[in-house]
Formats: sequence, C-alpha cells, structure tokens
Amino acid sequence: MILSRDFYRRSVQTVARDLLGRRLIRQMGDISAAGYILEAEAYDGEQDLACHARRGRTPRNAMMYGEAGRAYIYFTYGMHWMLNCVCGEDGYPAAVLIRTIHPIDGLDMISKNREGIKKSLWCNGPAKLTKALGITSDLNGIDLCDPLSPLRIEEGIDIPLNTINTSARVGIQSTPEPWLSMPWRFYAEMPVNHEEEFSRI
DNA sequence: TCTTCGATTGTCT
DNA sequence: GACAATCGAAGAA
Repeated sequence: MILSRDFYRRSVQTVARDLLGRRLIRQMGDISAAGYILEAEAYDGEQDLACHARRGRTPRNAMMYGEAGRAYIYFTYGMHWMLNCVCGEDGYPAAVLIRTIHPIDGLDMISKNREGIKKSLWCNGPAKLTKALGITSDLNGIDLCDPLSPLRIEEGIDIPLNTINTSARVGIQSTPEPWLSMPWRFYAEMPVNHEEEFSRI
C-alpha cells in the first residue's frame, strides 16, 4: 500500500519517525529498485535555522513550500543530490531528509550505480542512496503518493517505537543553538525478524 | 578503526 | 566570494 498524502500532512518530526521501515521505491520503466528507510531527519520551517527555508522562499527551496507528499531534491557540495519528502500543511516549508535505506530489491541496478563500493556502504548516506537509485533534479517535485510515480513510498515493515533512536542532526555544525541540538534525527537497525532478506544481500 | 582533507558547482549574500 | 543537510581516499595508529 502506498502512503497517502495525509501521511505527510502531519508534523515533520512525526513523519520523519514514522518513515522508518517504509519502502522507498525507484522505478525506471520495467526496472525497479527499493529499500527500507532506516534513517531520516526533520527540517521544520523558517524558524529552524538548519532548514533551507531559514532565509525565506528562494527558487531552490520553493518545493518545500508546496504540497505535502512531494519530493524536494537539491544539489550540494558541488556533486551530491539529497532526497527529501515535503511535509506539514501545504504551504508550510518543512521536509524530511532521507539519510539511509537498506536495499532489498533491484540490486543489479544499485550495484551498477555503486560499482566498486562495499555492499554495506551502498545506501548508508543521503548522497549515497540518491546515487544508488539514480535520483537527480529531474525528480524534484515528483508526487510520492502516486502509484505510477517513478519515486514513491509504500508501507514497508514494522519498526517498533522502542527500537528507534534519536540524535542531533548531522552536517549542520554552523547552525546556532537550539537548532543544532534538536533531536530531530531518527534512526533504527534492520529488525532481526527480517534476517532472511538481510542475508540474501 | 579513526582522522584529515580534497573534490566540485549551484545558490545566495 | 563564501559556503554547503557529503563522500571516499589516504594516511596514521
């Protein structure tokens, strides 16, 4: 079952936590690849000084102000693409950065995109997973709630709340407090009852 | 295993 | 002109 738009129209922290275990699917024609989301971060509005919306709306961050349930994809460090899910009320600039997925499908495609890299390092970083899944700016604004979309998110597996960890967000060290220390990074291990899937990778 | 550092370009001040 | 929601190679330990 694909996640509905209402899933994303909640507080961005709730969505970030609830996104763990969900199945992220990348489809290119007949070929698809997928993985379970294991790490995500919340970026919450113009008052959040770590959020791209902190200086108001610009052409780059405009997608964050749009409809919930769409992808906000941006380019950084001169070479990396980042995948976010737009959240909250439509018009409110908030998004969840997807930082880690556990690959479960389309391993041919992923291994080709990540040639020469150890399997355990294929998708454990925000720029790594976009490279693994072939995600670039041409998917910016894509509807994650559309079953026909080349990028979408389905229900996935259950990650018990008591196995979810939090921490400060990564890579925002020049951001002032209290935003620097907000525990808006959510992460989990792959559940042991899915070892079978784990082992075939 | 850990730490340091260069790569590389779009975006905004 | 500064810097970025990062990665991975290289070197040290």
